[in-house]
Amino acid sequence: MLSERRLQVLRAIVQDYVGTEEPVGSKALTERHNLGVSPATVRNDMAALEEEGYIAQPHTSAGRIPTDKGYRLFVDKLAEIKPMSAPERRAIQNFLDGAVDLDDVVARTVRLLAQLTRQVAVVQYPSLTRSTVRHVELLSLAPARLMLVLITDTGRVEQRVIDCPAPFGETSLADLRARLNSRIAGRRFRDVPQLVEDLPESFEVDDRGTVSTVLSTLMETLVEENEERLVIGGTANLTRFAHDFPLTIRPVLEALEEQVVLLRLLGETKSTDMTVSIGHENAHEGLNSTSIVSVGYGSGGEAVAKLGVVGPTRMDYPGTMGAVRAVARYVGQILAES
Amino acid sequence: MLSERRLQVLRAIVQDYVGTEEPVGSKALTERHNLGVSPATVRNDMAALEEEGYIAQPHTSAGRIPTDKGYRLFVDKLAEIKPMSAPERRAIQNFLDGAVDLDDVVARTVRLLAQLTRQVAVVQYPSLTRSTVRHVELLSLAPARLMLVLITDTGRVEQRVIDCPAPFGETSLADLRARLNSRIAGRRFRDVPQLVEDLPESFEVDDRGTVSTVLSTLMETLVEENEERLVIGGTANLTRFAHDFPLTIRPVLEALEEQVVLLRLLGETKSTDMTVSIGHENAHEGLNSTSIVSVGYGSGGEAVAKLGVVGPTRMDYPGTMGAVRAVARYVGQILAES
DNA sequence: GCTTGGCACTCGACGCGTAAGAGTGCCAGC
DNA sequence: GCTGGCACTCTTACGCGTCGAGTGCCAAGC
Repeated sequence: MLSERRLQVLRAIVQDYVGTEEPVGSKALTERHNLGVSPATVRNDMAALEEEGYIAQPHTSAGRIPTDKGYRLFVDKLAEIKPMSAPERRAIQNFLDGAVDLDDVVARTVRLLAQLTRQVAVVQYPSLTRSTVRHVELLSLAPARLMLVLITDTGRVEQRVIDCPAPFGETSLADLRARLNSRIAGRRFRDVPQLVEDLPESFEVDDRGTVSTVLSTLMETLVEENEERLVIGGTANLTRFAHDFPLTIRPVLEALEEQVVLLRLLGETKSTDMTVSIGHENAHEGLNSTSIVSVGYGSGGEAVAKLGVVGPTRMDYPGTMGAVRAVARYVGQILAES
Repeated sequence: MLSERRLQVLRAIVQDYVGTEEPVGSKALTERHNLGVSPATVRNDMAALEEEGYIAQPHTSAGRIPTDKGYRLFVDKLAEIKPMSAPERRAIQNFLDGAVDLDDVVARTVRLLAQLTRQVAVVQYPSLTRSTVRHVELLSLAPARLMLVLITDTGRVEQRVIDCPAPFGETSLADLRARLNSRIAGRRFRDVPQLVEDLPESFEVDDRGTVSTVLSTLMETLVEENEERLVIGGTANLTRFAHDFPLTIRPVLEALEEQVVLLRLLGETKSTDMTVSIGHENAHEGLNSTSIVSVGYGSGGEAVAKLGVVGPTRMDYPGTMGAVRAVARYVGQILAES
């Protein structure tokens, strides 16, 4: 177990390193934080911290920098989430209140997060499986061609064109539309399959093929994978810390374009808790020198999707966590209102 | 006027510089291209080309590199668009054929363009004003709350929630829906305003307020500005040429996130012609060392939106132009089919 | 008059050795 | 257990000489 002072030394190292982006030495530490001890003592503590793997030196005679393990301890035990100031909160609310539709909410959120944290922001569209159906609309495009439109409680709209196995009359169409809505409107997506299971049977034999096709298209639309779109912003912020990582920026950009990778990272926990994933804790190799701060957000108490930021492991964790939490809360409010 | 050989020298300089990314000297030129003259002669030609502003040297005693003016001449007079090979064309078609909806088409297009050109790809969503209405749907969410869904011939769907000034009955709703569709289905967006101008008058006094609100929301939805969304991909390719421009990558990323800027750049010409904008020809300062190759695409003969790539001025123009043109053609086909 | 070979010159890239400086580890004393 | 002192290590910066690519110019040749 580390003594209280050694933890303070670790905290000071993290804070200074995040601020200066340079390895921090014992002398500088005692000057900038009044630890009440001399540099020599701090050196002893540093040696112990290094022994335990919390800090490391880039080369023999340089200052120390925190390791992933060091950041982990800092985040878990030493840091407190920094709340947003009142003006900041007002700015967030004002900015998000101007949104006109879901796309706009997401677009604004991503901009906001990127600006507040000065890092790369990632926002996942509200997931369908945890949402409810507001309405299903069926339109006839041609005798054997339909369009299915699905509207969710979060304001999202999905549409699919369906080629029917046989022509489908207007009366049958109206019938199907009405029955479908009466069964699933207001219900959760995940409950839909069993609610419509027996629907084809109640139609004329000629129409059953089309009804089945419509239903299976509907199911496909519900499948999470297709729906978990992401929006990314603030990639220009990557260049802020690229001067010592001119080579690191590429894998990060590549990873950011691999939506699958990001989704897995965001989706690891399904709760609303804030998650911080540091350096090598990220499964994806390209993100080994970045940290991801993410949190669930949603219109009720329940999370429907995640948002977060991707930045260097050397980031301002308290500030970033505060910004991410605040944005998630306000987005949740906006979604609940609309 | 420049002699034929001098133009050949310029062409050779552009080709070599694009290939090697290094200033090209007179000796190397005569070795790699059989110009039939000695290095000394080439030097004279180079001096003339430099005098005219087509090439420049980074410092005394280095090879020459093309200037923006040099690239301009190359693109206008010396280069021929390089057609895609048959296997490449097949690959493009296969890749795009797998798309399930408009979002998917756009997403795939952007990936494809980025891969083919190894540069940053930009694809604009089909613009509404040049599209036609396939269907308008009105749904009742609550007694005084409607949802308007607009479906375009390119498969795009837009929705808006409308708060009505007064409750609106189901019969009135069905009436409005039917009349609206009979008037504007199949018509161009730009013609819609005058087609529905007198619609409120034909409704009961109590309902007119709501009808007007619905119509004005519909108009808003048609306004181009809201609709010109862009999708960007392949930003990781920026790092390929960042080694000598570690400082240039940031303004480019910033410009790419400023959709307004990009839209203006793409939108300068409204035709289907291929446009190449080189270096300082770009109004936006951050893009002064990049070139933009763009072209209109659309489901018939008419362009409904643009797509293109952003890369260093030192790019393979013939190849890039070939890829952009080919992709635009195939996307147009896909849109026409669906 | 255009082309060519020769030649002196310029200037960045590279390698190397030195000096400076920051920071450490260890030890003896309090 | 803390502190000051000291020798040691290693990186970084700087200066300097060399090397080589490439140029511009000039006089000679076709």
